[in-house]
Amino acid sequence: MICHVDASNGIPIYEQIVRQVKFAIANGSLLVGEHIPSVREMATTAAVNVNTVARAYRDLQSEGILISIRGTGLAVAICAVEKCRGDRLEMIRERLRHILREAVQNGITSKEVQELVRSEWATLQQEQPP
Amino acid sequence: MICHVDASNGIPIYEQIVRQVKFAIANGSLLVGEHIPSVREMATTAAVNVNTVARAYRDLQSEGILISIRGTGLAVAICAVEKCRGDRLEMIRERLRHILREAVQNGITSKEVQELVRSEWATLQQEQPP
Amino acid sequence: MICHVDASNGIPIYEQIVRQVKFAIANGSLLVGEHIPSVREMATTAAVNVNTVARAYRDLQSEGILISIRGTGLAVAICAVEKCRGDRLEMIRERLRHILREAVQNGITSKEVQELVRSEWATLQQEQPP
Amino acid sequence: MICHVDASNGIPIYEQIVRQVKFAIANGSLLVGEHIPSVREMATTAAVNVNTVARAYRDLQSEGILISIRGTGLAVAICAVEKCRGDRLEMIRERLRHILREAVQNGITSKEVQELVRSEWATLQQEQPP
DNA sequence: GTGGTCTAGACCACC
DNA sequence: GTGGTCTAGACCACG
Repeated sequence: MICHVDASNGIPIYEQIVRQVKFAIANGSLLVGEHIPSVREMATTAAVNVNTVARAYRDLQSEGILISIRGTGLAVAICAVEKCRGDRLEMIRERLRHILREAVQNGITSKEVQELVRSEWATLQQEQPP
Repeated sequence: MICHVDASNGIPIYEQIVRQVKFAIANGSLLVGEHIPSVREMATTAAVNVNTVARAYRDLQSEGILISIRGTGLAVAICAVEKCRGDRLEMIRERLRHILREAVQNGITSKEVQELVRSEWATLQQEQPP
Repeated sequence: MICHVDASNGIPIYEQIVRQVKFAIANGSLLVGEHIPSVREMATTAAVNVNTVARAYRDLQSEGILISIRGTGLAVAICAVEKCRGDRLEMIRERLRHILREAVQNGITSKEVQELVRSEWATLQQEQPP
Repeated sequence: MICHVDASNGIPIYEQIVRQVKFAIANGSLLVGEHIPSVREMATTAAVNVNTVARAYRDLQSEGILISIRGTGLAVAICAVEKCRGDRLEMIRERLRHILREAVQNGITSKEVQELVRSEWATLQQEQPP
């Protein structure tokens, strides 16, 4: 698993990592067991500071997503899949709500928003054709 | 014009003010001329510190949205309306793009996104049916 | 006498007026007697606030350049010509010194400065061919 | 790098810092990379408040001269050297123009100006002959 | 009255 | 450790 962080988008790097790990678990690209890359490895592949990765993993542990196995590293908890899959849309929804609230408070119409979503979505699809 | 700031949503207060002023100009609720509330007035109505408002106004000046008339206050620049109107959807789009990118990179389907937008939008409409 | 003020160059308007009056007296375009335009007239021709002109005239009085004649307005003091003529170059020199100091402190060479002065002077000559 | 600010020369301290940083980059005494002193350090050596330095650095960021590396400090942008070097004489020229314009508008001759520059320059050279 | 500058000190997020 | 934000209060310049 490789995280792609964007250091200049305002979102804390550790949080970007946390979210991407959650998505990976929900997707099944990170399986229950010991598959999670070590702090150093993740730091290298994502080109960020080790402390930053450590911080992300710490948060994931306190959420019960990851569990520490002595001397072996961190593993995806058994209950993690269910939890992450449930949070999957919730994480997006949470942020979406803030934006839409700003829009509606400033007189943007429903039509304009739908058009925005449609055009942006189309652009992104082309960006990385799976 | 009254700004509604939310000190706990992570976005700096001065930036919230900047955005709301831009929206107000785009909407026409803030007209070209000398209509912009003084820093002290805005600070009072928004219940924030004077310096915070001053910071927002300063940023707006460096963007060319406001111009300072010595000893008189701040005026909406003539070119501001055009600029703000152009930025209106852009400001929303900018943030929308980040979210959608995260969604698409993590395997959310187009259908799911549309449903999210629809349901959230409906919720917000009810929130403040003016 | 008409003052040309530039509201956007950082120098206080009242100070621009003070300086231009002094230059006018030194040049002889403002003669000893009652020739100085009234506050209102000056404010109109220069398109500035009357208070601003009043402030400038007040400063000129306290320097002894202008004297108040009851019911008639302000007149150029007899000693003013001599004083203004003496200050003529001094006013320029004062500001020149600050710039040159910054230049020399930052490693600009004598040659570069002379070239700057030469080219700028040439540009200005063309700007308003007397 | 140590900034020498003069709190009593009318130019805002933060602007003095901005200009001196630009000169330092143009001179090469501030190299691309992470060499820029921290706000706290600069505040100490220049004997000004931390916020004042922060304000200067913020302006430099919005000009693209500095870039913020989260938790690490501020770095000189790669393009900064070119920009600062280009601005080097421009910053002097900008102020010089205002003075010369005043001079020419008030009948100072080319000869007088050159003599002023020459004598002031000579004086300054002696001031700090290192 | 207006905005602009500066200081002081607090708290937070990040690495 | 770093910068960023916010508050509070003071003083000044300008109109």
